[in-house]
Amino acid sequence: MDRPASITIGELSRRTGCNIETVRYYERIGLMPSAPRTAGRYRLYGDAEVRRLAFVRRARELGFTLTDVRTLLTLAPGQSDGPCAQARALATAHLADVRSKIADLRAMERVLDDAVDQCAAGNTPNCPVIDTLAGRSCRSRRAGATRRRRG
Amino acid sequence: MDRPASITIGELSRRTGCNIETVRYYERIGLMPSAPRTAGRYRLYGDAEVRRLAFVRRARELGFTLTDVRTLLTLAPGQSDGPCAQARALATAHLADVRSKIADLRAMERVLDDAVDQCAAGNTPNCPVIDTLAGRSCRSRRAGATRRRRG
DNA sequence: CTACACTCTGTAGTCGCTACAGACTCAAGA
DNA sequence: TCTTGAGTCTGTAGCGACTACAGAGTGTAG
Repeated sequence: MDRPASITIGELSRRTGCNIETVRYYERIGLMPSAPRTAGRYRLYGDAEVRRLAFVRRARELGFTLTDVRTLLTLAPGQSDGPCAQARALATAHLADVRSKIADLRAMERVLDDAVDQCAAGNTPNCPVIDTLAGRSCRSRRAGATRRRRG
Repeated sequence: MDRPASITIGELSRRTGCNIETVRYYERIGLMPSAPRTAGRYRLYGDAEVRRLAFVRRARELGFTLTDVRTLLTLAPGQSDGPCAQARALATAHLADVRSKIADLRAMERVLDDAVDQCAAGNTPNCPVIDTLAGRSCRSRRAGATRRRRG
């Protein structure tokens, strides 16, 4: 099905959106196989490598670590029950991680938004942003605070 | 107001929640001043340093980069209008960054959640998690999809 | 034959810590 | 006074996931 390897690293990069330095990096750390070379030592790739790299890239876009990606790659070919359960476990753990990061960022967002709002209002003697960082912020915004909701 | 420097690095660490190695790191990169030493070369700190480090730590908890923190530190003492505007600008830019990260993570969350859900349902021939990564996922979940909402 | 884009290797830098190793210091108890 | 044990010192290397060169070689179209 696959034609012989004939895709240069630049073309591979274009097709997957993964930059050239990164492809070489992935080869160095063993995430991509060492590609066969031309007489002039240029790497050549086939469709299988394009698919593999695209897989890696999508996994990275979803935030999986390279360690996870390595595991996911071994689970990809066989589609029996064991691998599926393992893939699900990895994805579930990662999902929990993503959610925890979201929660952290939302907490930051709230504090920053409050500080910026108060700062913009300009009716405080000191800078509310600085005060927040200095730990002397009046963070009691609950009482009578009108929640702006836009978007 | 401040008593003479008499706080060890361990005590400073305890008071700020910032670990010792990190304090030394901050000194090395010039974020904290080089502390005066005892005869035996132990660092000694005063209340001002405790406050400064606490400031740094809170800024870091809010996700500011060390470069931002450096700037924020210069804005802290004076509380005139200029610095306040600058602090607000920094905080606003950072807030945008935080929001963009949240959006990215939410996109990841959606895709992962879908894949894990389908995988758990177990009525697909192939593993939905792997299929998602391989780019052959049936991501048309909008039609007739019931949005679970918990929490 | 030349010009120019492409690719090669190897190394070092990024960010914000964290983790040692191996030596030294300090305060309290025997 | 001596010892013990906790604390601290410096310096360097490692983490993850790339990214950015320098300086050399290669491939190809005009």
